[in-house]
Amino acid sequence: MNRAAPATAGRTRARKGEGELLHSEILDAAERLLIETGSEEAVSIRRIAEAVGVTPPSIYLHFADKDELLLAVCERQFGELHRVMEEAVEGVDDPVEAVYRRGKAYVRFGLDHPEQYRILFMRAADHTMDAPDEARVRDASAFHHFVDAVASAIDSGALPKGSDPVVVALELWSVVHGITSLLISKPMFDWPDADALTDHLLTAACAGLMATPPFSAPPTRRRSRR
Amino acid sequence: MNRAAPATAGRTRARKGEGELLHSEILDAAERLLIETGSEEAVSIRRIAEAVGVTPPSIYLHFADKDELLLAVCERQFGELHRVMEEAVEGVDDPVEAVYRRGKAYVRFGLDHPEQYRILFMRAADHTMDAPDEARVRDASAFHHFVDAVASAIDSGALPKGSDPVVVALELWSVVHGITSLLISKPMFDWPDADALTDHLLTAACAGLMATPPFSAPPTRRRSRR
DNA sequence: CCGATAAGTTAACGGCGTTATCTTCAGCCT
DNA sequence: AGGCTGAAGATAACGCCGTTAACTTATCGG
Repeated sequence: MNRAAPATAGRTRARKGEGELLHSEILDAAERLLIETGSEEAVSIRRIAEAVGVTPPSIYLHFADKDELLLAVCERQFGELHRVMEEAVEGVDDPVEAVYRRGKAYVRFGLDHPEQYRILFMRAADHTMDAPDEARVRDASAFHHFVDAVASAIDSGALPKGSDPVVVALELWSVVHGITSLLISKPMFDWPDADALTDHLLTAACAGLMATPPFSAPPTRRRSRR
Repeated sequence: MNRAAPATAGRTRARKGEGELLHSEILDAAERLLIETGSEEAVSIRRIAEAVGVTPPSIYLHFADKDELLLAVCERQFGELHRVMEEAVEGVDDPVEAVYRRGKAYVRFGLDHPEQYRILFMRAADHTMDAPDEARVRDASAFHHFVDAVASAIDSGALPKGSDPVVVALELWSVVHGITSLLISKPMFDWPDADALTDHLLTAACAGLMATPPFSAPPTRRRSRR
């Protein structure tokens, strides 16, 4: 509200020491707009610029385009999701309980920040594909933590010994992601309590995996995708 | 390509008998654009109008706005999904096998039509909330079929007797939806074969549900959402 | 002191969804 | 037959969007 006042022309800020300041200010504004409006479309470059107190083209001095900006917001949210999940397992020794807690924290995060969750996990593949590898690494790293947790659970005997932790992690992730995603996008049904539902499903999933021969990819072609 | 030529002004078609013709032509074009470009943003009113050979405002004689148009496309896709699922269980007597087939058909549909799937299941709640009830009814009806299938499986003893078919259906739906959604939006990981994965997960889920006491909502408040 | 560079600015382009207004014709009523 | 009505188009325009080009100015290294 204060900047961009001079009207004469040229600059207002950046006494050269500020450097990357605007960069994070833009991210803040974008994130705030996203949360306040709850809609990705409402987060426009022009609105963000206005919120920061700067003209739209200035944004492009810090981000290549809108996609990169939103991706950067995603990264932040990803960090936050990672944080709440780690926080949820703090001081928890039982590896199975840890997996449960992670799952519930994940679902809760999704329900608390639906729009961010949508951006994180419901975006077109293209957007994440040709983006800088950072995003993928970030994803992979968060996922890796979960794989570790699953591996511990396997070691503890709560999940079948012979199974591939990566596959099991993918499957459990599918389960939590499925609930989260449906709860977010289909509030029309009379969903039971999310936490209890997650608990029940994870319990069932773990029990089911125990009672089922470990997954092995069929001999013919892996990666069928199209 | 042929219409809109007269340049003089006024009309070109609609000799009064054609009535709802343009309506479905628009839907066809929208659907085609969606499939060809594989991106919701690329499907603009103006492009659709051009494809049909008509000016943009004409679209609004048949649809209130772009959302309603896309929703109508969704309805069609929903019908298609419903069709492939029914087709998948044709002649299948074993209720458990029927549930599996439905699940696999669902996942395959999602992978074959990712953009449509995204619109169907990854849209904001708002869009489906204030839309005409049709969409919800349609959703509910497709879901109802699945609930019936689950109920049969419960009757057959493949799923625990005391359990609520609706809850079980929701849970199984979560599972398939989770895989589908992750496979679509996170192709970065080395996913195993989708069909085999679905099979394994559904098997595990059913086995798990059998080995777990049926879900019962906690006594305190149902519908926690936020 | 003087260029170079960084970080803003203004102006503009093309595309979008949408609306207001006008035109033309098919079909009905008399 | 002749005129009215309403449906189904067209044209022109508004305001928003992402993005780019060209300009301006302050800061700093030499």
